[in-house]
Amino acid sequence: MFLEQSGNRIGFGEGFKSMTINLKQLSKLLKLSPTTVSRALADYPDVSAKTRARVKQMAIQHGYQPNPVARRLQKGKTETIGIVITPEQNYFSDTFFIDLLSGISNQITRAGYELILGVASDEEHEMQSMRRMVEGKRVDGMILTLIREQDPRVGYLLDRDFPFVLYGRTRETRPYAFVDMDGKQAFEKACTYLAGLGHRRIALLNGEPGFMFPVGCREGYESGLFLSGLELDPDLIREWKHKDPSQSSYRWTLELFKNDNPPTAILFQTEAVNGIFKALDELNLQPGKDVALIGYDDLEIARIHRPSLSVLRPLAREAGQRVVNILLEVI
Amino acid sequence: MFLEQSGNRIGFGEGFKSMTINLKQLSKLLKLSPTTVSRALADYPDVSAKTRARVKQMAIQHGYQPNPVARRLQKGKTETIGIVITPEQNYFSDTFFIDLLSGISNQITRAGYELILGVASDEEHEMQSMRRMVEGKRVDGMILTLIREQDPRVGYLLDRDFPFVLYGRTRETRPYAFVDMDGKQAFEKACTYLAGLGHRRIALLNGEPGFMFPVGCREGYESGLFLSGLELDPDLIREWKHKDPSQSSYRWTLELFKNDNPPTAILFQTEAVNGIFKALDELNLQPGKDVALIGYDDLEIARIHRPSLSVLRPLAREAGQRVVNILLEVI
DNA sequence: CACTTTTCCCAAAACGTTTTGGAAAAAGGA
DNA sequence: TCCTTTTTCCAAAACGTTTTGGGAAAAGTG
Repeated sequence: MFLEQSGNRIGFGEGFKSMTINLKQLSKLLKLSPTTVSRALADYPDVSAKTRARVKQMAIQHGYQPNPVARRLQKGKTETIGIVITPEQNYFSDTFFIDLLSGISNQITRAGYELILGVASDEEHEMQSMRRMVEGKRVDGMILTLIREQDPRVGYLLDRDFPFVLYGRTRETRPYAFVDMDGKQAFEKACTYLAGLGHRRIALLNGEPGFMFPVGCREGYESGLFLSGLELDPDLIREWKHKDPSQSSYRWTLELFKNDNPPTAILFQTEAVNGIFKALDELNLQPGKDVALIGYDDLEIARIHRPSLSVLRPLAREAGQRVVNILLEVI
Repeated sequence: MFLEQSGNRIGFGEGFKSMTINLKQLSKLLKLSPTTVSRALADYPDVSAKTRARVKQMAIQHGYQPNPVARRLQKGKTETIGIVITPEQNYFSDTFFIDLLSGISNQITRAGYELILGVASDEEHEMQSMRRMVEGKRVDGMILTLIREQDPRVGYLLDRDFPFVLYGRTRETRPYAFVDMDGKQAFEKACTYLAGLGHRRIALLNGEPGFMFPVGCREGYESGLFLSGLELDPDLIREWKHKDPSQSSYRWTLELFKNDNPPTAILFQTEAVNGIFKALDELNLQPGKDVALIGYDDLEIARIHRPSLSVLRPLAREAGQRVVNILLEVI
C-alpha cells in the first residue's frame, strides 16, 4: 500500500552547526551590548540613527532573526493562534473553506503570528483539542468555525475570558466577537431577484437549524418573499440533513415536484447541489430552463458542470482576513 | 456581505489573573525546590517514590502544565512541525487530503508536538512560507505534500540539512525520507483484474508527468498489461492537464472513443472523474456496463453518485500517521 | 564656567523551564 | 565505630530574548 523510506541521512559532523546567529554573537560583532542591538532593531528612539543603521545592516548581512521562542517567553505571548477543524462536515467539498483558511493564514503571517491547526473527528475531540491549546498556554487566541446553534466551546472560552472569534454565530447572551456571512441579505436579494423575473413559486431547500446560518437564510427568504408581495407557502420549504445533504436534498427535491403547484425556482446552499441536480435529472427538468436555481457558496463544481446554476459567491479570503483582524483586536 | 462584531469585552480587572500555576509556585506549595518538582514530573529516578507521588498529585490538583514556550527555549527544540498547503490544486475536492491532514495532526498531537500551517497561493509563496518556518527557527521539521517531479523545496531542505518528509516523491539523487502511495502496485492490480474479466482494450487516463505519482501509475499499468499478456497501445494512453483536469479528461475521453477499436475499460485518478463521466454521458455509454471504470482515490462523489465506479481507496489517515512517525524518526 | 537637559548606551533582571554538578542524609559494610 | 555507597534533594547556570532603571558623555543654557 505504501512506499516509504526514512532517508539514511548523512551527518555533517560539526562545522555545519551554527548556520544561524545569535543576538549575543551579533552584538559582539558590532561591539555593542545586546540591549542596544535589540533596541536598534526594534526602532527605539534612544539609539542613534547611525548605530541603528549599522546594526540593521549587520543583521541583514548575517541573516539574523530573533529566536521566536525566546521572544515569546520574554513577552509572555505565544504569538500563536489556534484553529480546530473537522473533517466530519463537507467543509472541504468545495473551495470555500480552503479559501477561508487561506485568508486566515495570510493575515496571521502578516501580523507575525503563527497558526496552529488541530483536526478533530467529532465534537468531543474538537473540545479536547481546543482545551489543549488553551489550557496548555499554546495560543493567544482561538478561531472557531462551523458554529452550532448551541455551542459549548463559546461558553467555555467566555467563562475563562480567553480571546476568540467565531466564523459564524451562536445562541449566547454575552457579547462575543464574530464574523458571519450575511445569509439573510444574500437570500433576500436572491429571492427578490427571482420574483423580479416573474417567479411566483420559489422554494427554499435549507439546512436544518442547529447551525445558525440556515436561520439567517430562512429569514432572508421570508423577507424577500414579503418584499415581493408573495405569500409564504410552507410546502415550498424543506430542510436537508447534515448527516447526508445529498440524499436528503435529493428526496426533498423529488417531493417538491410532486406538489400540484410545483416551484419554478429553488434557493439552496452548496451542500444540496448534487442532490438537487440528480433529482431534476430524473424528473427530466432542465436546470436553468425549467427551474431556476440559485445556490449559496463558491462551488468549483458549479463553475465547470453547472452553467445553469447561479451562485452567490461569498468572499472567503476576505472573510478570513477579517476574522484575524478582529481576533487580534480582541487580543 | 459580512456581519461582524468585535465583542465589547468586559474586563475582569485583576483578581482573575493567575488561573494558571507556575513551576515555582507549585514547588513553594510543596516545600520543594523547582528542580525536584520538575524532575519528579519527568520521572527521574533520583526522586523518591513518595515525593514523586506527592508532586504529581499536587500538580494534577492545581492543573499544572509546564509552559511549553519556556520548555522549548530550554530544550532548544520548538516541538513544532510545519506544513504548507496550497489551494491551487484540488486537494480539497474530496476527503482524501483532509483525512491525510487528520492523520498527521493526530499523530503530531500524540507526540506532544504542534502542527503549524501555512497556506500558499503559488509556488513562490509556498517556498517563502517554508523559508519563514525554517529560517525563522519556528519548526523542527517540515512535511511536504504535492511534490513535483522537480521540486526546489527538497533541494533547499537537503542543502541545509533540515529534517523533512515528503508525502510523494521527486527526482533527487540524495537520500531523503518519504511516504508515497504505491501507484504502481495499485494500477498493476487494477489492470490485471480487468484483464482477468476479459478486457483487452484497457485505457489509461493518466496525470501529466511533472508530478511523480502518474509515473508510478503508468509503470503499474504497463506492467499489468505485460503480466496479462496484453500489448501496449499508445493510443489508449492519455494525459489530463493539471490546470484543468475536468476539461482535458473530458476531451481525451471523447477522443478515446473516436478510435476504431475503443477501450472497454478506463483506469484513471480522481481528478479525471468528472470529465470522464460527462464524456460518457454524451456518448451514451453507460459507465460500469459499456465501459468499466476504475479510479484511484477515495471519492465522496463516487460513493454517492457513481455506483458504477470502482475505486481504489488509499488509507489517508494511516498515511498521515506514517508521515509523522518517519519525520520524528528523522528529527 | 557651572548647571541642566538631552542623547546614547549598557548591566542586570526577568520570562519559566531543564540540566549540571554537587551536597547532605541515610543506608550498608567492615 | 568509621568508611563507603546509595538515596534524595537542591542551588546555580543556561536557553535567547526584551524591559527596567540607570549612568556617562555630549549638548544646551544662564
